[in-house]
Amino acid sequence: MEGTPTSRAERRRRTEERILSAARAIFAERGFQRTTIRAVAAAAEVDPALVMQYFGSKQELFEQAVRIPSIPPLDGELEPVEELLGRIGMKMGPLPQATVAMMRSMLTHPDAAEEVRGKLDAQVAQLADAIGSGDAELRAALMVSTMLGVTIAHQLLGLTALRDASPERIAEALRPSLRSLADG
Amino acid sequence: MEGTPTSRAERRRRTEERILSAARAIFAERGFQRTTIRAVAAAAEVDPALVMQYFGSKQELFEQAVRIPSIPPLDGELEPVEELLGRIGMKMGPLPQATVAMMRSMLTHPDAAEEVRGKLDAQVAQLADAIGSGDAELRAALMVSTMLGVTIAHQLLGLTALRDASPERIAEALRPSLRSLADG
DNA sequence: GTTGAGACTCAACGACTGTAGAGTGAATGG
DNA sequence: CCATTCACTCTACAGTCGTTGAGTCTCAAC
Repeated sequence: MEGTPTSRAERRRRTEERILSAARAIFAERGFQRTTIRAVAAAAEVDPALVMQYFGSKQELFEQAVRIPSIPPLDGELEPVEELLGRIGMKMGPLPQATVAMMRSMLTHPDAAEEVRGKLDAQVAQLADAIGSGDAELRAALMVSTMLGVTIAHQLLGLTALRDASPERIAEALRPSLRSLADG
Repeated sequence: MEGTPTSRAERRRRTEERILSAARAIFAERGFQRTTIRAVAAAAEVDPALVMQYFGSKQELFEQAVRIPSIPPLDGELEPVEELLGRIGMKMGPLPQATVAMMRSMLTHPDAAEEVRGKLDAQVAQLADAIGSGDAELRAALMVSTMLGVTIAHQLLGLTALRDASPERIAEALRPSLRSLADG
C-alpha cells in the first residue's frame, strides 16, 4: 500500500524543507551575519550538525534558502511600461521571505549585494529597453531605485507614514512619479 | 611657548579622533556586525583595549562615530519645496562616512534602524508640512523613500546605470518625479 | 629626583560561532 | 532475519569576538 506517509526519502524531503523554511524566516528577520546555524536548527527542531550535513555551509544554506523568486521592485517580463505601471500595486504587497532575506542582507553581505545588483541591473536594462528614448537607462535606473526605496521604507524600515498605508494607496500615489520618469 | 604640540590632553584628543575616524570608515564599509573592535584598533594603530577604555563598548563606539550629521536623502530645515528640489544635486553627492555607516547598518542593526526611521520620519513630517494638501504625509514619505532608494542604489549598491552618472544628472532626471509627488 | 597620574599595552577570560567526525537507531532491501 | 543504509544526534575543536584587569612607560607636578 505505498508505504507509510513517511518513507525515508519523503521524511528527508520534509526535514530539508523545514530547515529551508526556518532559514528563510530567520535570514529575512536578521540578515545573513546575525543568523546562526544553531538558531535555524532550533527553529526547524533539528540538530545543528544536520543543517551542515544537508547544506554544507552557512553560505550555501543562504543561497538555497534565498533562491527562486526574483526581486520584485520592478520585475516584469518585457511588459510595456504602461502595463507595468498598472501592476505596481501587486508589487507593493507583502514580499516573499526569500526576497526580504536577500534585501535585508544586501548592504552587509557582499554576495547578497552582488546578487541584488545583478538582478536590479537586469531590470534596469529591460525597462530601459521599453522606454527607448535618450537617457532611458538613467531614467529606468531611477524608476527601479524608487521602487527599491519605497519597498525598503515600507517593508523593512517601517516608516510610520507608510506602515499603515495600503499597497493600493501607495501604488496610486506613486504612479504619476514613475510615469514622469518613464516619459521624460 | 605653550608646550610641545602634543600635550597630554592634546595627544588623547587626537588618538580618540583617530579611533573615531577609523571606526567611521570601517562601519561605513562593513556595517555594524562585521566591524570588529580589533579591526578599528588596527586601523587606528592602537591596542583594542584602548578602544574599550575610551568608548566602553562597541555599541557606544558606533553611536559616537555615527553621531553628528543628519540623514541627507531629503533633509532641509523647513525650506520650501521648490527650494529643496533645487538642492537635490548637493544631496546626491558623496555622503559623510557617518551617514553611510548608519545606512549600511540600518537593515541589520535594530538600533541603527530605529535611528534612521526616526530621522526619516522627522523629514517626512517636515516635508508634509511644506506640502500641505490632502494626503501630504503619504506623498512626503514617498519623496523621502525615493531619495533613500536612489541614494542606496547609487552609493551603497552601485547600480551600474547610476555608478557613472554625476550627481547633477541624477538630480536633473529625478526632479520632475519628485515634483509630481510634491504637487499631487 | 621622586612621586603620581594618565595614556597606553599585554595577556587572558568566557561566550559564541561555523564546522567536523564518530556514533546511534530505525527502516530498508535482500 | 540479517546486514546495510541512512536520517539524525552527540561531542568537541578551533577560531573569533567583545570585554576585562593588571601591568608598563612616559610625562607633568612638586
